Amino acid sequence: MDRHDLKKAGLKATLPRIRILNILEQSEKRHVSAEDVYRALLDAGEEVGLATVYRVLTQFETAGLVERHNFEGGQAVFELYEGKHHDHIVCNQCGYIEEFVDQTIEKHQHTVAKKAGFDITDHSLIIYGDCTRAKCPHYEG
Amino acid sequence: MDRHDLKKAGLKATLPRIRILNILEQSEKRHVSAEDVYRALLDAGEEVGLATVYRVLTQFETAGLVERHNFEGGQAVFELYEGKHHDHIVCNQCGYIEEFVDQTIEKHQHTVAKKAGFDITDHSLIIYGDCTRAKCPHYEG
DNA sequence: CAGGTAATGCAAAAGCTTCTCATCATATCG
DNA sequence: CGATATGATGAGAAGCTTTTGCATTACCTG
Repeated sequence: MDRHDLKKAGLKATLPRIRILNILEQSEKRHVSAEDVYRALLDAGEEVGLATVYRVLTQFETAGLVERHNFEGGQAVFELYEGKHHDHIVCNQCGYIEEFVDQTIEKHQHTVAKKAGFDITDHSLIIYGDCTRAKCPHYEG
Repeated sequence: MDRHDLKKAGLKATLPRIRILNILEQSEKRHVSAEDVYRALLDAGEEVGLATVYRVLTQFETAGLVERHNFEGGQAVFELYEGKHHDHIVCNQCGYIEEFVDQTIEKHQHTVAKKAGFDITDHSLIIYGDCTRAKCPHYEG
């Protein structure tokens, strides 16, 4: 992703936008909050205002470059959108996030919506649980 | 629900708690925000602080009397818990909410969690769409 | 009904996000 | 390639929802 992709998305290729795009691509965590992005920029010695981070992430969302998710905890997180829809399973203990797709669930959501008389536009499915990774602070493997 | 149910839930039967319980039961809308509850109390001429409404709703949630949902829009909504789990389908246009349960979806969530190595504790499934009720401001029946 | 403990109300604060507005960078056109 | 108009940025203030601190008040027990 570079200034080209920004223009294709209808956005001027400004320095802050390019930097934020880079952060999103290079981040170790795939799902980051606006604050995470802001800190990463500071750590990289790049001066970008927090307000700009929020603005740009919202523009990216509108342009379809990123997705915003509202997991529990009040803070929105963003991830690069790479063309393939997926849902999330989140660890209550360590915040670890895994992505998944289940075709049966997807199909049944459409059935449910139709039955209820809704034209489905979107959905949000988040499973919460305790992961069993050795890294997890709660895991007593 | 009355003072008895509060005590069973381990909560002192105070006036504010009883009043809030009443609001939740008598509300036309099943899903209400803290602000909604606060306004309803004021409209009923009952003086309860907003902070108390937030505190009590959180206690009710902990006690299992209500469920909290974070739909889009940033404001949490609460509904009385009546023993039966369900998910929600929300109209983008008018905010109308319908409840549903789909056993296949429920089952597959557990499968997904197991495959990912998670002990599932909870989940949040919200379908967004446009409803086709005559009341809906967007509906062009 | 008196006393201890817990709940309330108010106001202040906290956390996240958006807005305002003066300044600055970008794309365009000459 | 440089001037210009347009749109983006930064800093701080403001907005909204929710939480907290603390003095006062209400509830339950005996």
